[in-house]
Amino acid sequence: MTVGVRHDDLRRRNRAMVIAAVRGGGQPSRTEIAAATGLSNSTISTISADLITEGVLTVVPAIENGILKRGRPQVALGLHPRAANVIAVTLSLNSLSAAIIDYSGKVIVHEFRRPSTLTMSADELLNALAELVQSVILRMGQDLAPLLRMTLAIQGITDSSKRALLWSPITPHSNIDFADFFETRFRVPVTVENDCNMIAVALRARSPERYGKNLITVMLSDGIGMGLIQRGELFTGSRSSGGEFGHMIHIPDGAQCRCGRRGCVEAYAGNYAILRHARGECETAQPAADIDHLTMTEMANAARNGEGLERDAFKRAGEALGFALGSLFALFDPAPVAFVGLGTSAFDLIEPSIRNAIARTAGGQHNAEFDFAIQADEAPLIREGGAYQALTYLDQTVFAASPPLQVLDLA
Amino acid sequence: MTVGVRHDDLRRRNRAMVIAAVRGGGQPSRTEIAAATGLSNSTISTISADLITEGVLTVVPAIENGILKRGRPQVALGLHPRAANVIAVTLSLNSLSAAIIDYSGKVIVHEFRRPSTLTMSADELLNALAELVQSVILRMGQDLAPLLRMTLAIQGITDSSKRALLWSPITPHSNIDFADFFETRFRVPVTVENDCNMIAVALRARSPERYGKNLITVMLSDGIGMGLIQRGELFTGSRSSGGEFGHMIHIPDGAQCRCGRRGCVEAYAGNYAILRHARGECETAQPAADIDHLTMTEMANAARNGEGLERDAFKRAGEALGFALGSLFALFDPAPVAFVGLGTSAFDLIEPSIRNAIARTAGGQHNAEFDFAIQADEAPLIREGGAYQALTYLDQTVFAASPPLQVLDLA
DNA sequence: ACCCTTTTTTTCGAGCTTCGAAAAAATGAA
DNA sequence: TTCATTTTTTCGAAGCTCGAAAAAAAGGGT
Repeated sequence: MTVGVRHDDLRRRNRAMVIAAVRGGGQPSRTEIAAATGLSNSTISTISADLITEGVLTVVPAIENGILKRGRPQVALGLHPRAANVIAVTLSLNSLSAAIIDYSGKVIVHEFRRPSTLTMSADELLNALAELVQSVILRMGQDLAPLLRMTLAIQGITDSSKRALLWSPITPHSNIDFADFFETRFRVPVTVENDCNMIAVALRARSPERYGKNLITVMLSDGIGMGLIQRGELFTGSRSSGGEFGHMIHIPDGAQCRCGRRGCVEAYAGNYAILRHARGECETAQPAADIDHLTMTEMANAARNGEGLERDAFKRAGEALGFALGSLFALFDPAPVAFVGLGTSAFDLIEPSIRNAIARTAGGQHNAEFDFAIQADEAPLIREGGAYQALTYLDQTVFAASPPLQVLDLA
Repeated sequence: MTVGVRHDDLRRRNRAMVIAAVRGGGQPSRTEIAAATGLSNSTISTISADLITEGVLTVVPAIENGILKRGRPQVALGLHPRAANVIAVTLSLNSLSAAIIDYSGKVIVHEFRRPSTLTMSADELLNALAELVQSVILRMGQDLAPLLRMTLAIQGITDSSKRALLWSPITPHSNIDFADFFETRFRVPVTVENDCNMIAVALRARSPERYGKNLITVMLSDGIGMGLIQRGELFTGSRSSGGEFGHMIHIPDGAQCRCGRRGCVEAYAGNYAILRHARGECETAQPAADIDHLTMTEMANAARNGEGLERDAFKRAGEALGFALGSLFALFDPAPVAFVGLGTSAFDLIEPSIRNAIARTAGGQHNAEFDFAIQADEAPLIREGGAYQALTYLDQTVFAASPPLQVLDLA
């Protein structure tokens, strides 16, 4: 049972809507916010006056807009950059990064390291991250904005409370409670997010008109990750981060997957699977670990130049992705798909068989052409999505809540 | 952008919450409603007084409850049966039924027909339904409650606006705009719902503690249907009724499916697929239509008594269901599954291979034992779900809205 | 310069709504 | 019959949003 709407919730919700309208971009005027939210001008006026007083929003100085209309000019409102800072940490194979982002979304400090994540102990990994975070915090210096939230975007499966990493291909260790560690260390609320989910969040924020309602992001790499936006909401499983697209079954009892099971999509479309087939190895052969990008590039070039096993390997990868997407579309209805990750450098090789496979499924029946997008460099998207997740959380909770009345200091 | 919460929305939402608390069952007192909704006693008192005056709720006479406590006794509130009637129509292969249900959910009139739906024209089908509906309306007679809503629960795919049937196995005709037809004929708002979705709605209403958050219903019949409840909400696709579980791909380019494609789950687990394999036919053989239950029962008995092709056919059906459920679980996380329909009479034959297949998938990794339930007779569930859908729609829209002030007649 | 027009923003009182406290109601226990 | 207990209603206070009117801030025209 949802809880009833109390009177003070009303204000909180409407404040949240105003903040969301401003974060939505375009530095809207009060009138535009009123139109976007459906609230009256007078309400928006009251709320925005409060938010400006509290330092959440700020009046943006009039830019040199060529269009000079008659009448009182609109006053553009923006997010106050000093309202808060958040820290977005990303953790991928042999790559750590941390960035401090202000309330308006601008990156203030950004650093990264390239340690060998696979060979580190869990403690070493935690300490390396802590050192990196410490470093960016120091470089942030005496920024007057308080650090209010932190997200860790990780390639792997998180628990549903978004506090721990359950499993990840970047480290042999499992069940690492990152949130606990960082919260005690840095005294900041932390959530652990799946990297593909953050990419989906970032793409939705970038192109709400295209991806605002539905979006599937598919990460092509050693493993196959997925992020899913349905009806405007990030879809996560009820017990974990969900969306384990790479481990949907493509061929029952088929090729050996890294996860120990057989026939997963990843066992056909992951880098190691493509390599294994191209080299003519048995499909039950143990997957190779950590394939460098050069090998994949060479294989892609070989596939482009000849008819051999290489070309077939990419074709099979596309089929696995296509049939799985087709099954997904049968459940969710077709949605735009954004492919991300280094694996997209060979997208020309797999796209035809993806489309061909989808067309042979129920989900692909009605659409001649699907909306595919390519984004090779996923790192900025992951950071952006992590920051956005942290910032909108602040919007909806911390800043949407009316602050307690300030006691006037009359001394 | 969601629309802002206006002041009058507040009342509407809280009225909806009170009605929902009462429909939730248990004939709660005002105090219990306050506890369930989180609203104050005084608010509940005001709202429930209004709703009683309007004839939406009613005071339930004290039942002989043995527990006599000290203090003023609680007054139980219930839904006023005469607040409205709804009509729940169900449409399955060779079977039409219509029932009039009062606002409290009690069936008042119920009739059914057994025409041959496959050989009827679309007009004949519409007219047969109209005659049936007319008949129950006549039998309802001068019931003082107004008929405010109608649902058609149909085996098949509906459009996302829930007005038309896009495709169904029970009729060769497609794109039938049922809602339009019935709305002009009977002057009642109509929605067209998928039968499996209605089963899910009914089971959730019956066992909220078990199925309130997540539930998958799988209909075993000629085709394989699915209804999905995720986070308490009925899941439907964004363009259609969605959840075309039966047409997820089990084996790429595999057995011939009724839908014209190949390798769908249904092409292994549907009745025709089981029969085809048991008879040793080629799996690309054209599916047989409309297999009677006796044939399936005989085949199930043959499978129970021998090791032949029959047993293998059921085993393969279970594998298709299990792998597909495993893929589903990889996306959604494991959820309780309720199998419904006549096909469940052979559930003892397919269950082991379902469990075995799930255990070989990513979704089945963490759960040794899944929560399976069996419900052979789906017809009452479909009716119940359809009625519930109509009634809760009325709750949330018609009755939650504050009525215009009555002008007092002082003549 | 000056006034008019146009558009945006703020102000102000009215009307709802919810809430807490107190009162009223209804019953069992003594 | 009176007291204790629990539920329900009543009533005033406080908060929120809204519409209308006023104020503010520009350009346009003479």
